[in-house]
Amino acid sequence: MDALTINEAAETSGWSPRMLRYIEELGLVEPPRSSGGYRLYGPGELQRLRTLRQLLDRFGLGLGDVGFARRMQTESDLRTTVEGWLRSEAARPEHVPADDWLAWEQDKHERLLAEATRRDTTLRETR
Amino acid sequence: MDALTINEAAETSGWSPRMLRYIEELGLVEPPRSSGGYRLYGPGELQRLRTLRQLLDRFGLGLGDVGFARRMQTESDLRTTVEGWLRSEAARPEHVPADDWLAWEQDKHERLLAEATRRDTTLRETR
DNA sequence: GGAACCTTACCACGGCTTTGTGAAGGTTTG
DNA sequence: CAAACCTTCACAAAGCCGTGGTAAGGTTCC
Repeated sequence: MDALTINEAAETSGWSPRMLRYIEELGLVEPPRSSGGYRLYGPGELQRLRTLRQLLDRFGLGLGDVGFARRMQTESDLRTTVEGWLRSEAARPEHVPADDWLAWEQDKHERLLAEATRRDTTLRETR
Repeated sequence: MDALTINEAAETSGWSPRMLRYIEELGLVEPPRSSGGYRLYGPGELQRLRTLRQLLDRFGLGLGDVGFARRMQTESDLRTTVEGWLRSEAARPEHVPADDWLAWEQDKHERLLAEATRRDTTLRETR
């Protein structure tokens, strides 16, 4: 039993118990549960909680921002569409009819997705 | 003069003048200015405004979300740190000492930044 | 020059997010 | 088995976000 229950985890991580539950609700840190339903925070979860706090402080983010970043990683159509929109900031295509643009981006996304799926395998970043 | 002033742009884009200023404040659509300081919305800006609305509606986002996505594209240290944190969600490195992880990510960032700076001669002074 | 437009800078409000607290009840463990 | 912990749920306060309005003043253009 080297796992901490929620109040212990709260003390060593700097978050309140309430916030630990909220963070779980956002899908940011989801500890496993005991057979009776208790949250069990292991070293990995505790570390993620501490670095999460540093991340937020250092860049002035909110939990919602990290949640959104997570959506961007998860929902590839979201990511490609948002990135497409941002890219149009610098070089915008005058020749694409206004109401077609989003549809066009989506088509592009589907092409990309089909391609990615076909070649499958991990798209993990190299580092 | 094929550029619209803010009220005209508001009418054809569906945003209120107030929101157009707000959107500019978030760095999402920044029209050029006339010599007297009037915002001038060209076809490109108008298109971006319309697609922005579609983007928000389709994925249920807020303007703040898109602003954050933009920061992620702009600030490479933000991006790498957030992505690093998210990556630790699935496979967390038990072997990395807790307090070293963020520092490690930051070091990585500084290496990247140094590289970028070295090859970009026109950056303003850092302080 | 004057009408009609634009600028920035505030204050304000309704709604959603964040966070706390308490109630009612189940789990762990000495 | 009892003390101390945990669970979920709900209510509530504080704060932020999106949005409107208005005031004081500058720009455009007929």
